[in-house]
Formats: sequence, C-alpha cells, structure tokens
Amino acid sequence: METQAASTPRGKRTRDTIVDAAAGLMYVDGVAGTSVDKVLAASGAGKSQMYHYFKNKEQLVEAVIDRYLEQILGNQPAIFTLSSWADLETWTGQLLDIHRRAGKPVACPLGNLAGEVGDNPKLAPLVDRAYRTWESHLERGLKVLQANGELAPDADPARLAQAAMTSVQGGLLLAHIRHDLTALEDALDIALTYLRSHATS
Amino acid sequence: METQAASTPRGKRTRDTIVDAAAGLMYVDGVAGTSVDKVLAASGAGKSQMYHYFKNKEQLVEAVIDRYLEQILGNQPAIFTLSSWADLETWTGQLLDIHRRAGKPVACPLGNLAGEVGDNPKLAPLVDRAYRTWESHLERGLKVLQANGELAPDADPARLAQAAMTSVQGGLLLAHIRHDLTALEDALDIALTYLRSHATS
DNA sequence: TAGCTGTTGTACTGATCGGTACAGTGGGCC
DNA sequence: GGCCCACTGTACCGATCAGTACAACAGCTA
Repeated sequence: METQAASTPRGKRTRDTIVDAAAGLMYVDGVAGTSVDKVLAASGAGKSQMYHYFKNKEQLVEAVIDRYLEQILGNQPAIFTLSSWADLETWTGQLLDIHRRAGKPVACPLGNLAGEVGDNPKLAPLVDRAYRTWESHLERGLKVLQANGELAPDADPARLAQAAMTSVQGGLLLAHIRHDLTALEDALDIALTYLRSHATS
Repeated sequence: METQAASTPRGKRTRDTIVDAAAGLMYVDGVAGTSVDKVLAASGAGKSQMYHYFKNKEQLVEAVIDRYLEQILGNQPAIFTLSSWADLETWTGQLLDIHRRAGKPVACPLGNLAGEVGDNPKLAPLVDRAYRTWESHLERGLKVLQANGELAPDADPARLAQAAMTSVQGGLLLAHIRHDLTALEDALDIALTYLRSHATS
C-alpha cells in the first residue's frame, strides 16, 4: 500500500468515505475533472483528513483504482469459480446483466481511467495491474477447463484470456458511447465462440 | 460547423495551429488536464485568438475530435478502398504498422476521449459520430465484398463492421496500457477470422 | 488524572483555471 | 489614399486549484 493506512476504526471509516466519494466522482468527471475539494465536499470530510491519509491527489487515485477493481469483480462473481463452458456463459451473462440492471450500457471504470491515465508513469502501471488481476481470474478458469480436458491441451490460457479481455473492453467502450448493448453482446458472443473453437472435440 | 470559421488564410492558419496544439496536449493529458492557457502557450497564440475562433473550451474540443478522426483515417488509407478479403488484411496491417512505426503501442485518440467525455451531453455524441464515421468505411467495404459475392448475402455488414470496431478498440486499449502489441494483433486476427467465417464458401 | 497519538476543523497560500475587456494592428478592396 | 473588418496583444476578473499550517479534539493507556 502506497497510501497512509488508518490505524483506528474511525480513521478507516473516514478514509473509506473519501475513497468512495472520489471513486464516484472520478467515474463521472474523470481524474483531472475531479478536484480534491469536490471529493471532500461530497464525502463530508475536511481537507486535513484527506492529506492525513493520502500524500497527495495521485495517491488518492491509486486507492480509487483498487476500489474500481473490487467493484468490477464484485459484479461478476462467476469469474471466481469458472470450471466449465457453461460457467463462462454464466460469466458473460453477469457482465451483460450489469448493464441491463442499470437500464443502459455503463462504462467500465478502469476503461475510463485507462484513456486519461495514458502514460502517467505512476498510475498507468496500476491500471495495467488491475487489468491483469481481472484477466488472471479468467486465465485460471481456462486452466481449470484445460485440466478437466474441456480445453485443448495446446491452447494458451493466458493468450485466450487476453483475447477475451480485449473483447470485453472493446464491447464496453462501444456499447457505452453508442448506448447500444448489442456491441457488447456481439463482442462477448464472438469471444465465447473463439474460446470454444479451442475446445476438445 | 459549431465553431467560428476563419475567413482569411491567416486566420485559418492561426485556428489550425490552436487545434493542433490542443489535439497534441489533450492526447497526452486529457481534456480536463489540458488548460486553455497551455494550449495557447504551445501554439504561440494569444487568448483573444482562441476566443475569437471558439466560443469556449468545449467548442475547441469539438474541433479536436474532428482532427482526431482525420488523423486516424489518414493512418489507415486502405479503409477507403476495401473491396476484397486481401484488402482487409492490408487494412489491419496498416493498423499494426502505426504502432510499429511509433516503436510502441500508442493509444487511440478517440478511445482516450471516449472514457473522459463519458456522458457529456455535448461531446459524447460527437465522439460517437466520429466512431460511426470510421466504422462506416468498414461497412461500405463489406458491402462491396457482398456485392462482389465474396461475403455471404445474409451477412449483416453493419453488424460485422461494429464487431470489427470493438476488436480494434479493445485491442488498442489493452495493447497500449500493457505495452504489448500482441493484444491488438490477436484481436485483429480474431476479428478477421470472424469476418471470414461469413465468407461465401 | 495526565499524557500520548490518531484524528479533525478552519483558515490560508500562491498558482492556475476559464473567460472577458478593450485597445489596437494587419491587409485587402474601393 | 481611406475605409473596414478580421485579427491580435495584453491586462485583467472572480473562481477554483492542490497543498499547508496549526490548533484543537477524541479515545486509549497508565
């Protein structure tokens, strides 16, 4: 953890409140579009709290990235227990349900950040790491399928997982900007078909 | 055109200089991270020029979006003359060459913007429109293939084009954040394979 | 009770933000 | 030449930016 930890329950609660407010605002307005003052106004905390728990705004963003990953994975629990082709369908179904529940295609918090963070030497690696963590659950599931003999022995789970992630991200980006979930539906469908093309016959 | 046009060659040059500087800075630092002052400092123009040609910063961003689309399409000229499966390979080859020439995977300007612009009621539709323009060239090419009898008559060129775009965007996003072009290579490969699966046998 | 540490409120700083005011200057057209 | 209007330079505005200073507080231990 790069950021200052809270050492009492009260401090932990305050810190969480700040991160939550920042995560919500930065999701909508971006990092540069979200001032520290706005975060504190939204969280009800004072400036001294913020700078007690975070060295600067950048470290707050680091905490926000972690928060985003937690939120994302929490919305697709099936990714933790992938062990069959049916599980993969369940997983993509959960991805789509997020947007159906929201009433419209919503953006991926990490995807939003990825564009803005760009080549920031501190933050870009953290976004990269979050994506890799996300992807690693997919890769682990594919390895289980492979161990179960459902995925071809010569298939590369890491590479397949990366391919699936590109479909997810591309689908999310277009579905959101164009307010049309079919972009994500088709992308996931194509990805699943591609994965299945490496199934044992 | 939403923005004020320049009516003399000198004015046109000044306006272009401002948009170029803004496009470059916003590509790196994002919209909110790029102040009008920085744009003017980089372009050598004064504030009165900026507000002579643009009502406000938002209108400058509109011009930047158009500029991005021009740059993007200019880097993949094959997209304008698609009429065979080989042409599609040429096109994806040009997409990859952009990054090979740059020495590393670079981000898509529109993709960067898409995340930050998010749900901005003025700018998001413009990004959407830019994507659709980009995609329309792809769709037109697929229709040519269809007319030539190389693409199945029951295939949906619009839907296939959208699927290809999601692959491109997802591949670009991951390739950039992870500094690994294979993400884009694989995404394009999968996309082409998918398109070919709708070829006439 | 005293004292310590983690926590909090408020006031402030210098820099920068987007945008405006206004007095000019340039070059083309009659 | 003289006019006109697009164009330009500079100074300025109130608001907001990230970050700091510092005194006061809360709760636990001794």
